[in-house]
Amino acid sequence: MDKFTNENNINEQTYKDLDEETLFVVSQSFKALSDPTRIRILHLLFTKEFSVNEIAECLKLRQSTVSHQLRFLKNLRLVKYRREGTTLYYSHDDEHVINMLKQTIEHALHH
Amino acid sequence: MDKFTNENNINEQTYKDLDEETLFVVSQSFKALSDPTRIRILHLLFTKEFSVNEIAECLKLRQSTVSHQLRFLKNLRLVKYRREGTTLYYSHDDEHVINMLKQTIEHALHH
DNA sequence: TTAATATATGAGTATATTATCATATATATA
DNA sequence: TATATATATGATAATATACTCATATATTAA
Repeated sequence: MDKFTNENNINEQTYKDLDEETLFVVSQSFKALSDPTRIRILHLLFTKEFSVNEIAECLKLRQSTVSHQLRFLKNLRLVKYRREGTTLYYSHDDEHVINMLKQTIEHALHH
Repeated sequence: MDKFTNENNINEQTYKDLDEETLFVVSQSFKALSDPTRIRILHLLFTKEFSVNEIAECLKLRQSTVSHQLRFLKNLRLVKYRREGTTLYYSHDDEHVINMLKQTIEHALHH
């Protein structure tokens, strides 16, 4: 087919699907915010940094549960930490994602 | 304990956890956007409405896969449809969520 | 070096999610 | 009414996820 005779191409809509990497990054970002435990952890970190044990205490979660979820969030670079002795203080590290979470919580609270 | 003698309450931080319903609504909203197939469907619907079969064709998905995912999205009121004969045309139905998806795709594409 | 404390990790289990097949339902038309 | 077409649904199987326990690692102080 050439462009002069292919009538079917006139007004043809060619849809450009999302590429695989974008799809992966986007889905992972939202997956991070799709779990109640991770939401609670990130929500706690809205105000200030907390150690792993403090998070566990505040939210009534096992230390290992918190640690596993923090690893998940750290892999996605949604949280970071600083060390002080044996204690690691975690804080949030992605303005875009944190803002989405804040907005959606507000949205949920007022609807 | 009363408020005059409880020294421990001085400067105590009382953290208010998210209530269960908010947690559920927020996690469900993000869960909708955490799956590559649902992202592709919603992304396709950015521009205009599509029938179930058109979505399946465009995205190379089975009709039943599309139908199941549309039900999921419809339950969360993220899509709506109008009927024309036996054909159902689906379109997006939640500006807030769609905007989050658009923003996050942009964010992913430019980083 | 030993003990104490904070955190991370591996394995196992329970549950949730997704895609698929087969089939049911609904609408339009002959 | 019978048929064709579009969509929905139920059951199943494969995979992914989240929590828990037990234990490993890392840091500090005695």
